Amino acid sequence: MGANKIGRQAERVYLFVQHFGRRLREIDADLNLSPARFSVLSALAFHGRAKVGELARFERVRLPSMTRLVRDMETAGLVTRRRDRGDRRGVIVSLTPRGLALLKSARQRKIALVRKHLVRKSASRWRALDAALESLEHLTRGESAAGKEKAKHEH
Amino acid sequence: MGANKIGRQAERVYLFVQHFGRRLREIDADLNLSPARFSVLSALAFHGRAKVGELARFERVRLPSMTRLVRDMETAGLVTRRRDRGDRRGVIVSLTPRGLALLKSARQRKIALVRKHLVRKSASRWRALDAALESLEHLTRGESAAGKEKAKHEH
DNA sequence: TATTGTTATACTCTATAACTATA
DNA sequence: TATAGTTATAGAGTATAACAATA
Repeated sequence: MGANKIGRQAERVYLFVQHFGRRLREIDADLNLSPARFSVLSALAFHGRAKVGELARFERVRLPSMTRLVRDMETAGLVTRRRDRGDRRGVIVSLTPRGLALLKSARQRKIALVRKHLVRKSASRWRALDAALESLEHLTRGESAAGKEKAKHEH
Repeated sequence: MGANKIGRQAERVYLFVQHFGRRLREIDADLNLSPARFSVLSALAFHGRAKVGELARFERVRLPSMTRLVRDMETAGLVTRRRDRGDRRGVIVSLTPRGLALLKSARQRKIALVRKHLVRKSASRWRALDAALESLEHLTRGESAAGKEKAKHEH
């Protein structure tokens, strides 16, 4: 396999992700869901309730940033906060039904968008996509760019 | 093909894009390149020089937002601005060598990241990825979520 | 003392409204 | 008048520094 050919394929992959990622964020925006809030909702859906500090680590932002984000999301009715009884320094954040519903609605719209394009595909295209996803999904599992451990929980 | 099976595959696609998109933005962040600035640099590399209003339309932000973004990018040495001689109301924005170099450096890091994962793939995996990209790239060409025409120029 | 979270303050990117200059 | 852009101002999300409460 020529080195150039691999480079071109690599470029196609990242450009696709960049372009389609934009479309996905537009879906969130249509639901009045900012990237930051979407990400916190996803983290809570994946991990269950979490403390403010845990969310800050998952999302790789500083504690004061997460304090504010979570406070505003509480005001918007997307999450609740309560003191941790075990360690009373901690504050435990949970999804509200409304937060969960919003997240599900974003998820459904995204699935619908992709699905619309998949239904017409031939069986061979289908198998190819399956094999390709198998390969590509490894890209999301290695370490992150800066050696941090960015959450992989955006469900 | 079962409807459920299509739905699961659709979910894999959008989750991959969401997760890997995050990794790609971390690369930009490491280069001290915000998503907004990255996107303007990409637009300029793709379209050549552009007026402030054109950039605002490409990027789907309001004129005052683009005025400020471009002004700050000029301060940072990434772009230049000059009066349009033909229509003296207009302001033409161009990439500086430094802006172009920054964009190229982001591009190279992204290609390198994907490439690292592709070099070890078998020939059959390779063909599958090729076919899958062919299908998936159509996802970035349809209409945008809100029926606007978001730029597809992030090269 | 160390940890968890908040408050105070500032910077970036976004918006709307009001303004200037040019067509 | 209409268009291109800017300035003024405000809100969201990020950061650092200083503080409070608990372990």
